[in-house]
Amino acid sequence: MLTVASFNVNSLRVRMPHLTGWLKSAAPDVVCLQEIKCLDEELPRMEIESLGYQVSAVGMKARHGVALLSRAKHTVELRALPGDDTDEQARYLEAVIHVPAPHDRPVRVASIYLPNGNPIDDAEKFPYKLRWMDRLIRHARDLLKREEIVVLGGDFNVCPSDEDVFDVHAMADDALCQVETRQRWREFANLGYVDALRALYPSGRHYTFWDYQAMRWPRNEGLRIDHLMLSPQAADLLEAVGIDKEPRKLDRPSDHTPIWARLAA
DNA sequence: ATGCCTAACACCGTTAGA
Repeated sequence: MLTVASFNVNSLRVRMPHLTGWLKSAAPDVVCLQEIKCLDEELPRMEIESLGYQVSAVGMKARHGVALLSRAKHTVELRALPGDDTDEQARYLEAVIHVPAPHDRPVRVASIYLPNGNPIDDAEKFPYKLRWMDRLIRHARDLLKREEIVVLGGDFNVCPSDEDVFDVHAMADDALCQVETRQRWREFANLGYVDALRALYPSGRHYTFWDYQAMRWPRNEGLRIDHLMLSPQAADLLEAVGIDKEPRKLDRPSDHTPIWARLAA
């Protein structure tokens, strides 16, 4: 049994109390973090390791940044999404988790922070998001050839369908909901990746993000943008999935909350 | 139509987030 989770912490240093409390209570085996917003050398490494996790990160100053935590040892395989050597934003980290015997099949996990892309009429931002998604599709296709247990987890900044949005009208011009964004999302999923949440909850409103503004959290006006995407070999093992709202209820929370999936690995 | 709220950086406001 292996629980893999993803949590956009919106600053790791600010959110360490939330993260450590949640690691103790939820006890995930593997965690993908996004928006750590710090350099690698600024990671609170000892504090995380003292809770029993190996930690790797691709950080940058002040913005973006992703990390991977695992109870079992892991080996970092990629520190950037292939396909554009000029892209310097810290948004991708891929590792192989060495799950111990008797479940000794390797588990490949990537922590993904897909570009937001707003505003959509900006000369750079939305095109950058779409190019990044095209690179993700190519790499995800290559990964499938390995026929491994793969979990691509993260803040994908995509609302796959209208049911993943609290107010379609309010989000009509948002990069997370555009036709071009959703078309690429389906192209990615249709390669053979299973959206873990929708595999077990095909309908219904299951948000992972609530804006700090406009009373979105108390009104439950959110978005489903954090996803765990499973290769066929991972999807075959899917036992349970959930969105843990507890960290969002705390003081000074992230605007996201963790999503997790349990695999019979 | 805009700001709402939060974090980081560096300034006491601006940029970015989604």
